[in-house]
Amino acid sequence: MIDFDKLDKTIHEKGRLSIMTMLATRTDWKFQELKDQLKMSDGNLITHLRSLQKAGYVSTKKELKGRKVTKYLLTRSGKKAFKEYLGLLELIVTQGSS
Amino acid sequence: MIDFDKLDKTIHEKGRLSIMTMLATRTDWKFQELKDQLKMSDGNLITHLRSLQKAGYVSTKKELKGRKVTKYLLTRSGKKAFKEYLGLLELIVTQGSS
DNA sequence: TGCATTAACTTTGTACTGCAAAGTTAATGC
DNA sequence: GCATTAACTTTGCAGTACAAAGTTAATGCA
Repeated sequence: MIDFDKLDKTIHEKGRLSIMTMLATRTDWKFQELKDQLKMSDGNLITHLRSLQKAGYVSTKKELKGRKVTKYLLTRSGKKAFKEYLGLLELIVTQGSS
Repeated sequence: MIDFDKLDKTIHEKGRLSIMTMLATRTDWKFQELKDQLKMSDGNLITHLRSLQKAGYVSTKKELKGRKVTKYLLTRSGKKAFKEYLGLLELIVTQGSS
């Protein structure tokens, strides 16, 4: 039996799951890019990003030159947590379609 | 880009996801069995089962003889919805680990 | 120099939902 | 008749997603 308690609640939410999935595909994403792709209000987006930062999964990189721009990226522990989360998803997929 | 809007909210919740996964592995489960396996309070369990029934994903089968026992099982549309949900999970796993 | 614009926030309010605990109902077995 | 058990219902709380509106600071242009 799969241990559903291990399912990371911070990641397992539609909004944050979509953010994590995007961050996993590229080294970094600008706030505006995330907003455009995910079609979230900026209030909602930043709140999710904050939760992920608070969990230590996401960090930021500010550009000093040019327009004010914030880039978001996965931390090492964010990558690890996401990998574990995906491991559980795989189990569910395997179990569920057997 | 994965369409996260398609992610079925009724299924994508820890409690109900665990129920659906269990129901997918066997033809039916008794209320007590689900409760024991998932370690939920019965109030919580029944609420999730009600949501799943309301969505048309789960139906019940009562035993007429012997002690009062209710069995829960996936409906055809429940199976279909779960299959689609798992399809999306697979996409996430593939995309996320690339 | 000043003004409009834009990015990246913060704050506020609402509506929903997971969850536990306690109470209810009906049937069984002693 | 009484205790026990399954399967609920009800209630209440706390947490959270989300939108909308307001804030701040920096840029680019007139």
